[in-house]
Amino acid sequence: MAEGLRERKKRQTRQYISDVATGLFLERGFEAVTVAEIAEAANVSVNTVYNYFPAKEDLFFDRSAGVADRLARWVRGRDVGESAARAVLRELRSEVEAVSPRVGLMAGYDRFMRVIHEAPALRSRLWSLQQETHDILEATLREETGAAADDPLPDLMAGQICWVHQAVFVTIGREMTAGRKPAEVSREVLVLMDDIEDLLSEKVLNYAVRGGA
Amino acid sequence: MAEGLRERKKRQTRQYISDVATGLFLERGFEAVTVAEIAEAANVSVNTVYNYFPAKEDLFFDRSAGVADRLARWVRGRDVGESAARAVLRELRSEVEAVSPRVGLMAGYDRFMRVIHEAPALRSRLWSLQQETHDILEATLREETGAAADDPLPDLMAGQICWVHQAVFVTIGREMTAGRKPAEVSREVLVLMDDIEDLLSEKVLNYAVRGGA
DNA sequence: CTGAAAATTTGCAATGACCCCAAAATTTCA
DNA sequence: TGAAATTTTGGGGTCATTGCAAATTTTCAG
Repeated sequence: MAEGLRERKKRQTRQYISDVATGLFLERGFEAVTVAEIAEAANVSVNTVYNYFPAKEDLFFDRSAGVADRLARWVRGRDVGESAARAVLRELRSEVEAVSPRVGLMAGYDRFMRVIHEAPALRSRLWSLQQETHDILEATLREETGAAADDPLPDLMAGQICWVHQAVFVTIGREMTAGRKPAEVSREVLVLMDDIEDLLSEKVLNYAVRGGA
Repeated sequence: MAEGLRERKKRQTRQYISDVATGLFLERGFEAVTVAEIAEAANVSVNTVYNYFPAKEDLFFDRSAGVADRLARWVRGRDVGESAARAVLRELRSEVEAVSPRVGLMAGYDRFMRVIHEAPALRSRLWSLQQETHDILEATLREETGAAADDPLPDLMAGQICWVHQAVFVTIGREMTAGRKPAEVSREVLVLMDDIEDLLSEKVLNYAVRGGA
């Protein structure tokens, strides 16, 4: 009994509510499903739903936890002699080349995107995630480079790197929504990434190079 | 009677409601003011408010109409031999140097920013505006360069240019909120803009150069 | 100037997200 | 096993937003 029954039950309940909700959303759209319906379908009271999730949108993005610090993790894990931007490009290419569901290259992702596209509340939540990604990345760059608190570069660099990430994701989302096959989109996005890298200046591509071991 | 009494009255009513609302928001914050209060303060029914404004946020951003196509206008108006990005940098520098209220360099802008900062609904509306700015700019770049519909460059270039714009605005917002004087912020942002230009690649800086007359 | 047509404003009633509180059910642990 | 801690629930609001039909105002032809 490394963990009480209570903890386990809570996790289960939370997961179940989120799953039920996501299912309903994918089926009928975000706005068409009320929280009351979700609660009923999950055999739980509305108040319990709000007990676990601060807002309706959180029911949809529950799975996406940990996405916000992905860029920062990639940067922290960059190779010796590799810059922040190049690490992100490398990891991103690797995911895209592998046709990874982590970057949306999977059957059914179009439905996911469509639900988001049709619900302003979800789109705005995505922007929040982008913002969070930026802030975490900026903080990471500050730590990694030891930049002064008033140095504007980490902010700017985080902006450029997030832009790369965003451009890739938006394209994947658009193409998948257009009904393309994951493998097709993968190939196309790899080409796009070359264009993107071409648009980055040397300053960006060489920022925060990890010193030799 | 180039215009009926009815039209004039409608415009006045709309303006009055928006003014009253903005005043209340600046005084007490966006969420603390209810639409019912606004309606009452404007001697109008709640339904009339919704008759003019689709949502509460629109009451706050009513003045900001026409901001979304500013970048596109600057690009369209670029000089012969000047690229899109350079035109935006030039216009932006000019506004900042002039300590123009159009870019938030004015006393009282901090209060405006604070209201936005504290209301998620307003922040999300700002992101919408950014998105709109991007889309308009992308369309403009497509027209101006005659790029093919499947050419990804206008999208990417619009992204880079919007990033410049956004970086400048975020900085102005942050510094003004921190209580700095407009003139001070102006000087600081001009320095920042040099950093920003330094981070742009030649490809970006030379995209969509206007051909000779 | 006048009365009906057109447009606007308003009142009323709902819906749905979300919050607060106190009672009821469940789990923990001495 | 029973009191303490924690969760769940029910009931009762607030507020944004919408739909609808009645009431009011404005326009305009005659």
